[in-house]
Amino acid sequence: MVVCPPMCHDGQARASTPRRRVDEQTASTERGNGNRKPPATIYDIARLTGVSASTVSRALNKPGRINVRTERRIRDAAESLGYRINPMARALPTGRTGTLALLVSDITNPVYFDLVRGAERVASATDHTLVFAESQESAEIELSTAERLQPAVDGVLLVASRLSDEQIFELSATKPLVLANRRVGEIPAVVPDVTPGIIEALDHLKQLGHRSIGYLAGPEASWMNRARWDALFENAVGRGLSIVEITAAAPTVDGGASALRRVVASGVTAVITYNDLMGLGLMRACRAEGIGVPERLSIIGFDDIFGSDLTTPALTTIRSPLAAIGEAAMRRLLAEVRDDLDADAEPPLPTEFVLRESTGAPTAGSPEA
Amino acid sequence: MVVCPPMCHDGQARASTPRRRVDEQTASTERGNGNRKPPATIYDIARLTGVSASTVSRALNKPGRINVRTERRIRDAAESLGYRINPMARALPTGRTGTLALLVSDITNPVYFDLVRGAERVASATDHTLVFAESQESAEIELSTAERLQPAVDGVLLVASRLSDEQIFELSATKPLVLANRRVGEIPAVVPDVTPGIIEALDHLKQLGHRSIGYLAGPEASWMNRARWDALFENAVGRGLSIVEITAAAPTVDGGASALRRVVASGVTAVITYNDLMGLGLMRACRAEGIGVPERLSIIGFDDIFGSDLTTPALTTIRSPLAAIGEAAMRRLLAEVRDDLDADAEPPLPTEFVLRESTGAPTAGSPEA
DNA sequence: CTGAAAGCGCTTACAG
DNA sequence: CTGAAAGCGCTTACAG
Repeated sequence: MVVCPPMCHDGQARASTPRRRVDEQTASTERGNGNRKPPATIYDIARLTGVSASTVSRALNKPGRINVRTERRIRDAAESLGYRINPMARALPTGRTGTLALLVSDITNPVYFDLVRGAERVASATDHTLVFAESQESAEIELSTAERLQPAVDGVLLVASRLSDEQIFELSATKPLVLANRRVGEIPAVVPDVTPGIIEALDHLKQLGHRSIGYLAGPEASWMNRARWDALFENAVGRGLSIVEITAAAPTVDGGASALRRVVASGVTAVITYNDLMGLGLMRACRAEGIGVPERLSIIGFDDIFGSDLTTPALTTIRSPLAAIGEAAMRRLLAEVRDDLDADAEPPLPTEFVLRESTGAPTAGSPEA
Repeated sequence: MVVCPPMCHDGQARASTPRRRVDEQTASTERGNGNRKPPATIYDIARLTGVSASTVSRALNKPGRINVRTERRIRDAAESLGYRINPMARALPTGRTGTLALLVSDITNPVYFDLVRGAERVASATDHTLVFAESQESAEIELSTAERLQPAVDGVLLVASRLSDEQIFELSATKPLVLANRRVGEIPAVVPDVTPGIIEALDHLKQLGHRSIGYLAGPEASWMNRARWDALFENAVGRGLSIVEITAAAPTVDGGASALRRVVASGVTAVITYNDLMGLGLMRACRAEGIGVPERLSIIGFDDIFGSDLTTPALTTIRSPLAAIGEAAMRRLLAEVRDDLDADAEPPLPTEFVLRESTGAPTAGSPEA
């Protein structure tokens, strides 16, 4: 075991730090971290430039508030030392961590890709770090994860939260919190307007001659599922279309596939699915069963995820502005964090009907014909 | 403007903190954060239980090292105060942040989904927080992001890094760093073994009667692209198959689609693509051009991403054990962070051939026939 | 414009 | 088993 002599790292004692990190000796005898030089601090810069740490701090944080030449020297010294501020040390006195959390129910659900990317974009554009976790569709995991993350971040963004209203209220009492794809009381939320896309989809189906439509439902606990069903119901009835809600085991490809029998039994000629995953699954099951799409069954998905235009037939769908939702939600969260009372009102986020190949005129009979 | 009277938050002065946070008065007059109660600290627990903060710290961190009844009382008090440790405050004396960074080139690339999920799983299983960012296929962004993140994390995992070997060495001199899907010198890395899947694919094609195979290449800067080509080259030649590398504009669906003309011109009867995205794009272009898959062109993708089994025909592919790579890489990173010299050797991560519908016997002529 | 000092919320060697 | 004290690397009100 190599023992490090007392002064091997730092011959000059620091101005006001007579004792160095307690475990330094042992740490330096180990491999990985031991070989790495400890990062420079503002005290190193102070020593190098002959000013106080306070001045270094000011020079680096409030440009223009100190002597321009001193600032120059300090910046040069910082540069030459490869100085990077220690975010934890800054967070302590300021209470600001510079990081934001994003919680989704399922990382591998393609719906979130663009949303996450949108959020990440505005986070890094504003020099924030994004912390990222998934709840695996479990409210319990969602809650414990949010609680675990909260102390380390300035605010959290909950996407399609499965928590109860009360749990969400409690979380938002601790730190700034924003919701995406869900609405709870007055808590800041960013949700798309599902109606435009739904109206277009309904008009399209009606025009093709469909009279009886099914909605393959999403999770009970999903606010968005409710919102979609409500908009569908309301607008179908007004158009003289009959609409029926069909339950599915899960909002996944397999969940959609396994719902085919119930869809067929319902006698509808067209079905709108809670999301594209289910629509894709339904299509796959139709193919396996020899049910032609769209000849015998028209299918419309929701979201327009990656892959929905790659199938045969390509999936007709109602697109959600996912990236825009992610961006808007993140901006909203930043406004909350900054206590920015009059954040710019965000523009509405309408859904949009995307016509592809999985819809067509109904044949005379129902799908089992 | 509502001004908060001096003692409105905290009537009892703290044992050893005569002065409270400097900006408290102003902060408390604002909205958002102003309404939130400041989180409890170990001093609150100490006061409540009549012990010192040191004892509270020990009780919470080294169970069993203090009086069992005292520990109980402290835990109860912590619970009743809703205490959560402040990770920034802990990080300062210990130098451990409890967070790990994950950098990918493109968040929306489905290849990373399972890898990211695997990494997230082991991070949260070991009570670590995952910080997440994308470099948008730019080495410059990758570098600045890594540098920005480093001070805030205990280690970073670079997935399919586009940096130069030197840049990677430099980064790893600062903090623990692990590579996934790339190898650079002795830097800890987790890469799959591409050979088994490639051999199976080649044998399959040979058996079908193909003699001339194309490889639709990925990005120049991609280590994995090189690895795949090398394994392909080596094993094709040994089997008496001719193989040719065909360049593509980008490793995306569109990049694959726009390469069709070059593929056709090459005269190969089967093509293996750098990734599934390109395979999917190529298939889409074939459909648009009326080129039958697999009758006139066999296509094999790489990775087995979401959606590759949803197309018609379903894409035959070489699967990478993405989730396992993410998990292994994260475990490796944790071992680095802990200076764990003898981390368990991870098992090999072989690729695997997945036969679906996009491969078949070649017709007499080449695809343009 | 600049410095000395106190404090952010923890941890831990040291000394009972 | 427990406490007093010092320190982690910053920020900022206060006083020149």
